[in-house]
Amino acid sequence: MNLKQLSELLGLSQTTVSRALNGYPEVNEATRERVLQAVKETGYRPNKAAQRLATGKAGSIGLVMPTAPDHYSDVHFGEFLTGLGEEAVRHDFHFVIMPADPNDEVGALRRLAISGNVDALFVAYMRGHDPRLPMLKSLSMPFLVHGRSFGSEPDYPYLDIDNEAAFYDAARLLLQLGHTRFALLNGPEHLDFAIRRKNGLVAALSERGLTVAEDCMSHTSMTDELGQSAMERFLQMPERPTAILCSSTVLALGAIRAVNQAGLRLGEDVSLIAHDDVLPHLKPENFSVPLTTTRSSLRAAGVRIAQRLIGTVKQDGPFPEQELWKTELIVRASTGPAPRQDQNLGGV
Amino acid sequence: MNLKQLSELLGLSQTTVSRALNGYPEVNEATRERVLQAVKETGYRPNKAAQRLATGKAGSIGLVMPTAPDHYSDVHFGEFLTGLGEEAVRHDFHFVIMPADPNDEVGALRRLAISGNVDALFVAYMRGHDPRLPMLKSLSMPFLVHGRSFGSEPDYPYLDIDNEAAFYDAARLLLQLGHTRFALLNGPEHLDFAIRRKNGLVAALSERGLTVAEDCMSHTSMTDELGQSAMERFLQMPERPTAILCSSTVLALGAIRAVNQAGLRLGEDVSLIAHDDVLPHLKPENFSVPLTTTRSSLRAAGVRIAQRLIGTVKQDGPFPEQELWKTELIVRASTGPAPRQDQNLGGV
DNA sequence: TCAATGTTCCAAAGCGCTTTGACAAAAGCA
DNA sequence: TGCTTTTGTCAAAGCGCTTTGGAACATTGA
Repeated sequence: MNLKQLSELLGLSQTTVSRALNGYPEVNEATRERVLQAVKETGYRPNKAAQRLATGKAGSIGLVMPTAPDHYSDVHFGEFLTGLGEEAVRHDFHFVIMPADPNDEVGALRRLAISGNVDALFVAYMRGHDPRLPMLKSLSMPFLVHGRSFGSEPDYPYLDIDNEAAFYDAARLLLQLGHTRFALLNGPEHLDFAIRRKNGLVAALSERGLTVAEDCMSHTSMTDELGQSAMERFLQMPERPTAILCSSTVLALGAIRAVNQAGLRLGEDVSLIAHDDVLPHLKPENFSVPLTTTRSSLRAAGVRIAQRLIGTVKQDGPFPEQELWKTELIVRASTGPAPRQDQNLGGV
Repeated sequence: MNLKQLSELLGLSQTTVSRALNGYPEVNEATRERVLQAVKETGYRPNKAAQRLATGKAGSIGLVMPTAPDHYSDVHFGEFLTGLGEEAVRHDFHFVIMPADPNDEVGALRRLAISGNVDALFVAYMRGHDPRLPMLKSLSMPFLVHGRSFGSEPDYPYLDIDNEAAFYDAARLLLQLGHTRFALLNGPEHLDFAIRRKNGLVAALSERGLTVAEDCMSHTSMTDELGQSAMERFLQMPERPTAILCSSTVLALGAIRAVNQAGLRLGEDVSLIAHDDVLPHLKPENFSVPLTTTRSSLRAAGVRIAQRLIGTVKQDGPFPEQELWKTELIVRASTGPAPRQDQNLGGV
């Protein structure tokens, strides 16, 4: 069934049917109803290729997927993608992926752009001075980055959360509670969000003349096992930290296991604040000791990014070029006053 | 630059240029050269949408990506995807992904099929009695599955490795070396490959009247941390196993850490055979004690699957409907004769 | 009543490619 | 030489949609 057949069936012209379908105003409501009804009955679906040829829009956004360990290989990316997908389905958009060696991300991105299969590009997992940025700017194709690239001129469209402020605020809270020995369970060192979160922590501490010891910062992929082993290391230190900042509830999950196994009490012997991406299977309020968190929904970010990208393609705009979302600092039971000095020094 | 302009530039008809480009025989070699040269100079690229409309082929294969923890979230999938991608790029094909809640994989697959954006579908991570199968068969769109679905009629196109034979053979080798106490570090229980590998092990053992204790089988995602913790559990058992079968070199990595930490020697106190997917960053020959493995390249499987899928779309066929690749059993130093009874029983 | 303004619909012209059917020119054959 | 094949090329007809530029009709205001 194609447009022509459908229009003949209805005794209308293709123009009218097309307009009825695409929500143009110059068609009688009654006529539109008839058309919609016929579509339902016949199961008509417009031919994508024809639509694309006629409009010049493919209805798709492209992304390159580095096929390496550590990359896109975690729950967080899945959660983000879910948001992206939700919104895309709503607008009948789709995603084109280009699997690529992480050493050739730039090339893959370029190939994706010139392939003619996508209307816009999406990139994530930004690093400092990210080389993809200059390339994207040289392309004449809309793009949007999730996150930012530390050290690059911020003249590109992005959506990010204020990671620095999040961890700055979290650290301030712990400082106010009297903590002085901090540790950081962070994501991979080269990633922008990890850089900024560390900076936030460092900035808050330096206002009090404090620092984080180098061996009190762990940079790993964000799995609970790695959170656990890093935390175990921290807890074995002679002057073990009492305040832990954690880049993900997933890391926190492992970290708390380590705390428990060491016979310590969360929120008393050790205070912990985790960043909460609002992963549905890992709610901070459901931890046995509910977690104090900096919160920002990853899925919501996915939805918003899809919105902006799709809007740009459809020229629904205008959208703000750059968005920096504030995180919420939500206090629960995992943070408490710093333990008295003499208690901290004890082992298990 | 489009075909019309290019052909005018060359003083040829669109027909001839099109044919020159698409490798049709009825065009003079000299003419073809001229055309190719002009393409190089002008940077002409055929419009995908137009090609698609004219041919009815989108040049794309679709896959749904469940956005849940544990799923597609490991190195193995990345490696496979790399192979798929390599071949796709070679044929100028692309992938369309549909991120989906794992509870709605079937729906997502259907939506992908009727979206009109793909020519063929690919599915992986098959489970027993997989509900996607009947749905795929009801569609009139080519598809190919990686793996099989235990318990389903094997009347669908697939490419799989003979997981059962692999672990059967591996177990036989260990039996011949005198081992009697086996353990299995397997992938997620519901996945087809895990089912079959377990069956292979069980079959080999039962020929000798042996079994694997329920608590000597671990079913987890395939990360090294989980391999380590499972192995630690095994090693603490009063009658600890001396023969370990391992579904991935990634799991083995952790398992061996546990062996070392227990002060045991791999290949002497404990023998281990892992399945080797030929992950480039994890070569069994580079382990401090080189690993005996059952080997089959995941990337090669990706390439082959892309070949078949693309070939089917282009009607290059015929391809075999079903392929079952044998794995290679490669003996290295991680396997040795079973230790004498009295030695096994000792602790660290 | 009549011109002016909406409202609702249509015919036809693309979008840029592939492919069919025809046709000269060149080559093979007797 | 005249005849059939083969070779190399072309014009034109789609593929199925969107969109432009009217046109017919109904409605309004004076």
